Amino acid sequence: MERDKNDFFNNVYAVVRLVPHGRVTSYGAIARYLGTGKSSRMVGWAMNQCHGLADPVPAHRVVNRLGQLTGKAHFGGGNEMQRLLEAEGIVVENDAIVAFRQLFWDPSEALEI
DNA sequence: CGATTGACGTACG
DNA sequence: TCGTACGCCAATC
Repeated sequence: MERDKNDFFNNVYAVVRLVPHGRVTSYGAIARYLGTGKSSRMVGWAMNQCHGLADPVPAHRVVNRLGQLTGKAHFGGGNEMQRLLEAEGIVVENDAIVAFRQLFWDPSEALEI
């Protein structure tokens, strides 16, 4: 099969959309699940392009491994990302997700590899 | 066309 | 334990 890098981006969007409501995941988790491992940066790059997609990608559910809303600046420059997370019942404090480890959703685990 | 940046993560000192 | 360096790959300057 031809796994183009374009598919990688598409795969990232697919995984992010699979994130359950009220759950969050990390860039590295997705990258690892896709097999890219260290290419976690590309996941963030994919999120950057997700704004132009017709279907809304819950990028607000994707944070870094520390649970910090590192990409909140790309949600309109406001606290929109935090607001979206709180709307799902996720407690966000100081631009960081509380009990992140508890809310963490690992695709490798959820999809059972 | 070459150098730099970027929504990260891991490795090494 | 904390701090710094590197890798990754694509897009932008």
